[in-house]
Amino acid sequence: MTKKLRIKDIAKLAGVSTATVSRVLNNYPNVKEETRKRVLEIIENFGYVPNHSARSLRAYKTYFVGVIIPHESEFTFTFPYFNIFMKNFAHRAQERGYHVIFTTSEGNEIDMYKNFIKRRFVDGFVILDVVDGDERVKFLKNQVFPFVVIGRPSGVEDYIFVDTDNEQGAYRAVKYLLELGHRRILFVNGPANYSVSRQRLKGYFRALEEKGIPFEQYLVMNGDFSEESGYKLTKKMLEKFGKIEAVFYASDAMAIGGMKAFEESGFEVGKDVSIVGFDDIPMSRNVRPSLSTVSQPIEKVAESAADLLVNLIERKEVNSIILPTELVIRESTIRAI
Amino acid sequence: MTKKLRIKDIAKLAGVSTATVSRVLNNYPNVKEETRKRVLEIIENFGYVPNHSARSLRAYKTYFVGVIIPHESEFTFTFPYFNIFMKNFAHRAQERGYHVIFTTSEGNEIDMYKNFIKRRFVDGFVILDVVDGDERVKFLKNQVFPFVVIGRPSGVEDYIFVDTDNEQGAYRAVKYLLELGHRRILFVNGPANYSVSRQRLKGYFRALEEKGIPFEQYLVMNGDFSEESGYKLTKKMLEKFGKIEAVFYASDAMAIGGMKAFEESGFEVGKDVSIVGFDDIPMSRNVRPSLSTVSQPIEKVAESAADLLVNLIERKEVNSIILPTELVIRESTIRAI
DNA sequence: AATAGTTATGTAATCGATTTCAAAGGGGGT
DNA sequence: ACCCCCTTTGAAATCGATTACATAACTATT
Repeated sequence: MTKKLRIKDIAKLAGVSTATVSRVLNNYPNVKEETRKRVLEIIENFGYVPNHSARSLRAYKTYFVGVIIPHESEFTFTFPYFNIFMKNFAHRAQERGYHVIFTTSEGNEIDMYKNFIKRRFVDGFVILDVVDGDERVKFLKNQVFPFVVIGRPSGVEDYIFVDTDNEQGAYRAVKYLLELGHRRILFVNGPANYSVSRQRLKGYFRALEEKGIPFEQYLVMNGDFSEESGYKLTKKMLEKFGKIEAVFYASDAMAIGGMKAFEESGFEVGKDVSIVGFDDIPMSRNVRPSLSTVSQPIEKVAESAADLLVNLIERKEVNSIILPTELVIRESTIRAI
Repeated sequence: MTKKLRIKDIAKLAGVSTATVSRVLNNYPNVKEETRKRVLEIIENFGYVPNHSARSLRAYKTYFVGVIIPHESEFTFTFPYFNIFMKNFAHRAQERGYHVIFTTSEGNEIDMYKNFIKRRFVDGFVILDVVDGDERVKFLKNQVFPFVVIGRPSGVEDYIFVDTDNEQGAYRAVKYLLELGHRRILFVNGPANYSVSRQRLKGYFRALEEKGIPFEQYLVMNGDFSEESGYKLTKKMLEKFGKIEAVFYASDAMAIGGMKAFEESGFEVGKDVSIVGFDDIPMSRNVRPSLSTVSQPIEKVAESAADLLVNLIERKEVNSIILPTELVIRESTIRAI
């Protein structure tokens, strides 16, 4: 039914040159209103849309942006909102005329980025799951290729990012535990080289400081955001300390792992011990007791990232964004006795 | 540092024509071994990769495949393995030389597909979250455009799909409940117009029939796979029946919603009542009691889908695939008293 | 040695848009 | 009527690959 139409065909039908049709397609101002109307009508009637490859080739623009994640990464767990992020990011990008190329990389990630750039697959990238001194950030910075970082790694400078206020989130969580009357608050943080870990540690520190409670290094440990690591570290702490008042976990997954450990040792979470997580994953509402946690506005993060990236590509003004987090109080926390 | 290289540059460096370089790039057999080697070496040394748009334009192939999901769809919940699917699908596709364009659609989905085809964005599609008589399937069938369906809708014919054995899965779950000694088994199915719902109903029916238990329409109801619908329908059933022996839910999410309802009404799941879910989402391991459920090999589904789609695009032989499910027994089921 | 048949390579056309450059058309000022 | 300037338009070059077609080089056959 639909024979493929070329710009030439539209030009002929409208009685103009291909140049004029192109000008109409790209909203150039220097086309007579009457001509524009006529061309648009033909385009509409015949349902013409320009061939994407031809356009990219000539205009040096692909209207694609890339999301590359390492295939091995247990991303799914360390960033459980991944699908919500993708959905909202893709949606906003699409509203702005861009589509998302999603892929996984194996082995040398940087090669993948190089390849994408050389082939001219995309006009820009989003970088997720970022660590301090991230190689990808350094590389793209060096290539002067547009990209937006989700998170705020140190060890690299001058990049555009979208982040949630991790410090503030941790601060609130710990402050809340202190207000409940707990004094010795353990902190199961994420990997030490993650920027989020550093930020959350800062928040933990600030809350303690504010209450005049001395910071003790041995109360802080590093997991990998996974449930298993939460379980293991909690087990270890229980062996070491015997009794525990309160724990702040840097992810809900770790907190849930911790709950299991407490349960196994005969402690009742939300009664004998208070725990707070981070992320507000759907599961946190469904565990028993339900988990008090720090909630992040993922949809907003995703949309902002798309907006910033497109602006960057189109050389508009851009400023990094830090979005607020929110403390959600559920059943896993209780006033100290 | 890296000046953009064109095929012309490589040709000049290797002392051959662009045609020969192209032949080497595309693994044509009719190139002298010696020449091939020389060209490959130059390509390697200079890190040349062909421009993607130029190649697509001329060769009429994009090496992209599309995944389009409705933005409104609570996909995340009805198909909780979405991220695992995406990861594995993208990975396998990439191994076969293809990349994934991911986007969401709003309003008229078919328009999105039309647009993608006309613009020549992609060489093929994966269709997820499919219903009986699915319009997308009909449309793509009609356009003779390559696509693979995840699931097995009726009301359309002759398409390539990857599916899990839903009937078998439901059959096993219900058979297991019967073996535990339960007689009146309620079934909270998915939406009636979903193909999976039909298949699972068949399995439910077959298990009852085998044991000579008459099928009762009023024991079957339709939710929408979401936790909330599981909760609501369970509440309703409790009002209607007072006491319930066993429930088979067509999704873990609904089962978890159901658990809440039982809990609220003072029934202990895994003691007073047996329930089985479907999907084996991560959460099913973490609820208390942990959920007995039917597990699906999502990674395999994703990989197979990628393989089939690429084969289809490359006009190799393809056959639809049905992958087996597995019953996972946990704590939410107990022998009838 | 002549002829036919392969194999290997090059020349030039082509894919379908955008963009450069030149020129036509139209209006206003003198 | 003439000149200038601005708006509008078209012809042709261009982006960087693939490919149809032509031809050169080499082998094998008689």
